[in-house]
Amino acid sequence: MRAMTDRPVPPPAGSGGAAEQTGVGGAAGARPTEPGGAEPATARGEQTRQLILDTAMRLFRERGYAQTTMRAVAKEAGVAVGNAYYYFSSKEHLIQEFYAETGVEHRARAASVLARETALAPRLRGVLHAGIDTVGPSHEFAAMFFKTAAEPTSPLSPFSAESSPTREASIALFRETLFGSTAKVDPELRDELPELLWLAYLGVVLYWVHDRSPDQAKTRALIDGVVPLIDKLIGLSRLRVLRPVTRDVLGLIRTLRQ
Amino acid sequence: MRAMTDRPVPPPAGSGGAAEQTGVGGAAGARPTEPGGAEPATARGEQTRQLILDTAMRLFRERGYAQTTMRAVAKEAGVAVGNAYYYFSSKEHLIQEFYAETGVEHRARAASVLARETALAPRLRGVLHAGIDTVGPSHEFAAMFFKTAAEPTSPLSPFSAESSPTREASIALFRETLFGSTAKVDPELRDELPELLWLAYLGVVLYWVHDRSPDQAKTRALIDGVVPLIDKLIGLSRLRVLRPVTRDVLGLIRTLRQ
DNA sequence: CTGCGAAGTTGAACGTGTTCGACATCGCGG
DNA sequence: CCGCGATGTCGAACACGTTCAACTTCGCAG
Repeated sequence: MRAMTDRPVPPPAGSGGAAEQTGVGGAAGARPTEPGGAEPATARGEQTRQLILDTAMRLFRERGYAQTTMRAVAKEAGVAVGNAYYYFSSKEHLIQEFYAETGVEHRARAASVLARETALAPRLRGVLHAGIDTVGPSHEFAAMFFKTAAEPTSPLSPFSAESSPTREASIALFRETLFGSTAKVDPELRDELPELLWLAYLGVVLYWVHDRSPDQAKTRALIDGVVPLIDKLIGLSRLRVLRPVTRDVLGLIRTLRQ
Repeated sequence: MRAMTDRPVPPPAGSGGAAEQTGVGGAAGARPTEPGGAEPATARGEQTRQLILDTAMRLFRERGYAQTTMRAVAKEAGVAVGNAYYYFSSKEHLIQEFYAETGVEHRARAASVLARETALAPRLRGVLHAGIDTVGPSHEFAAMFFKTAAEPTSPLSPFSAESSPTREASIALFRETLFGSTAKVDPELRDELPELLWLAYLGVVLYWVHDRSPDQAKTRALIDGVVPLIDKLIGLSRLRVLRPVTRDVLGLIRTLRQ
């Protein structure tokens, strides 16, 4: 772990030799289509990519994100540092996979609740709890994830184009939560609501990240307390007296969406 | 900017010599009370600290946060890198000062509105707009500020103990906004509301950070759209029918506060 | 079989934030 | 006026994320 920057010789002229390498030639400047973070084109590539990803995930969980070095990931996976960057353009991009995996597991956990319940409130409550159940084990290291997520320019931001597939899948889950329920929703609200519910879910996760209570009990309390409110609010939105307000809110939301 | 890591000699045995240094002795292990980021004890110290801070702020605004090197700050200020770390324990801590300065200016800008208006809605609206006015010129570099602010463990988090003075001052501003108004508020809500308004302000800033519209027009729209809603909601909270709901919400909030 | 280009792999080098042990300066009691 | 401890200052050294040009491996067209 020492003497990594101590090197009297300016350019060592050749490359080192670790794994068996005996050939000679080859074209020099050949770069893959996407510079960094490319999908592998061969079976071997896919294997290496998965190996690096699994190793990284394991170390992240074992030591935490900040304590896990790219060098450690590479060493543990038995590859060179540069190789990791061939498949993942940055350390943060390794987390993107975690993000996606989390989404898949969230939907799997939510499925049983959605099959069982028909009323909106218990469905929503179940889906939100399923979300916390899913990310639960990764509480400490998820903080890092949300830190970069808060940065607007980051590709990891939940609002970024790069996160679009994961985001859309998550919104679709809330769409099913709503549309599969017996709840009667104002037609004007109907199309916007899934995204709003997803936004509320983001809020819950944001709270969860800051939640230091044992077993994240407070986040559970937040869900249990907020779901009835949302449920009531959705019901109220159909009242004739509140129509103007509903319309105002919807107009504002449409303006704000970027 | 090159050859910073090229150094054949392992340990140069002595320190370098830049500014006039001619003496000899002195105790070796003397460390200040707080390891990194200590308040200066002498006038000279205060001067150096301010110099470093001003230089850093200038460079942050000129080149942006990420593009501003600690080495650049030190060089521009005419001091050594280590000297900067004597007064500020990290690069991020330099932003803490920006945070505090922003709070002071926010209150100054808000004062005129608070002196003029008596109804809650225009007061709140004015204070929120004043906040965006204050932070407006730093839009790009404020993103970085909010990125670290989202991390729960960061001392820069608005919820952290280290941010307590700035946070309390900000909450006090919203207390004045509310209590100085003619609005009649549910007594139970009265004590909690300033903090809730501050929370709403955080939400506005969070939106602002992501707001890429020219002159942050959408954030302005958000404020103008949300203030009447908050105003109405506060008024409604006094209705007898809604008392149970109000009480539920307050109970939830008290539970969630950490 | 041969060679050639694409895909995959390597590790030294770079730039950056941060640490640390040595040194400098200053005020003050003796 | 001397020395001594607290405060301030220095910059090389360190660890880490990231880049890059060289090199290897592999599949396949000829």
